[in-house]
Amino acid sequence: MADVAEAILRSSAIAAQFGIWEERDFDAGRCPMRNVLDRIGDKWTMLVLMALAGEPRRFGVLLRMVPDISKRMLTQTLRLLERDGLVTRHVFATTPPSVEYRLSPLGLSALEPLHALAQWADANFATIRASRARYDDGLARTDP
Amino acid sequence: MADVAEAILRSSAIAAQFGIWEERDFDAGRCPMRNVLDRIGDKWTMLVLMALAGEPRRFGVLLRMVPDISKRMLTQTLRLLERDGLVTRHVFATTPPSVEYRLSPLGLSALEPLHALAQWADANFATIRASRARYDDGLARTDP
DNA sequence: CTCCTAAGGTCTCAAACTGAGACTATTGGT
DNA sequence: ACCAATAGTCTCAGTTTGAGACCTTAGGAG
Repeated sequence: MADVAEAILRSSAIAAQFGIWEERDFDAGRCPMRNVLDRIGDKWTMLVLMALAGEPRRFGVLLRMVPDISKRMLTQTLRLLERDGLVTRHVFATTPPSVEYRLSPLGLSALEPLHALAQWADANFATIRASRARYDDGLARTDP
Repeated sequence: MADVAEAILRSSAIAAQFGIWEERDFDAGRCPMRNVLDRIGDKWTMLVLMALAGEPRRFGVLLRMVPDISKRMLTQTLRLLERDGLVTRHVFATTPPSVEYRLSPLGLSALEPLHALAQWADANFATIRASRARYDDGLARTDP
């Protein structure tokens, strides 16, 4: 299929980009990969961004939407997203005050690559599960 | 710009997908998001996949390429990628034996969304850094 | 002989991070 | 006087990670 050829082309594009990053030296403050991917590629950030995709959400709603996240980590994730300018925070003076989080234009722009990743995950989940099962079987067999 | 309109469309697409995932219940074994994104979205996996983009690499080369990764985490990351079928491992009977890792077709197919993400990171790094600086200033000012 | 080196790991221990859940503040309702 | 609701914060225990010592195997140097 043409897919493979395309993948190889992409592959060299990525390799080239990696090379550029390498040259710029990987100093933690200067490398986009370490700064940006480390942040959005952590355990909860993608999930939170996706939970905010449809509409603004309140803290408590996010807490219920994102599976197994703790208050502590939700707070921290939202603070970092706010700091990076992907999310804005709005307090409403109700009692008790409620707080709404929404994606900024920058956050919105992050959805495109995230969506691509999510689709890939969805499309390949079955294959990956099968591979895991095969691998685990193989390991089990070499053991006794 | 049309970008915003597109982003909003994407936004609802993602929201819809999130909804589907929610319905399928978030049981850890069944949800593609938690299974796939949690894995490739961890601290090192993306970096390792990108390091493998251009050509197969040996363990030691990867260790030098991926900044600050430890042997321990490189081994673990590669094992998990192998288990998931994104990477294959080839041992050469030299002395001492050398080991080469290469992307499988599945791993190759993951490069596309990863590349999109990397480009996003690269394109928005400056903006994000500026936002961080602004945020940190603001916090510093409210403090004393 | 004996020692040194190479590659690709594993193992141990300390340090860093995370999760569970108790606790806080504010105010309207009963 | 007391309870409920929201959005956190705080503490402590448990988990994960990082740094670096150690292991294996065979060829080459001395």
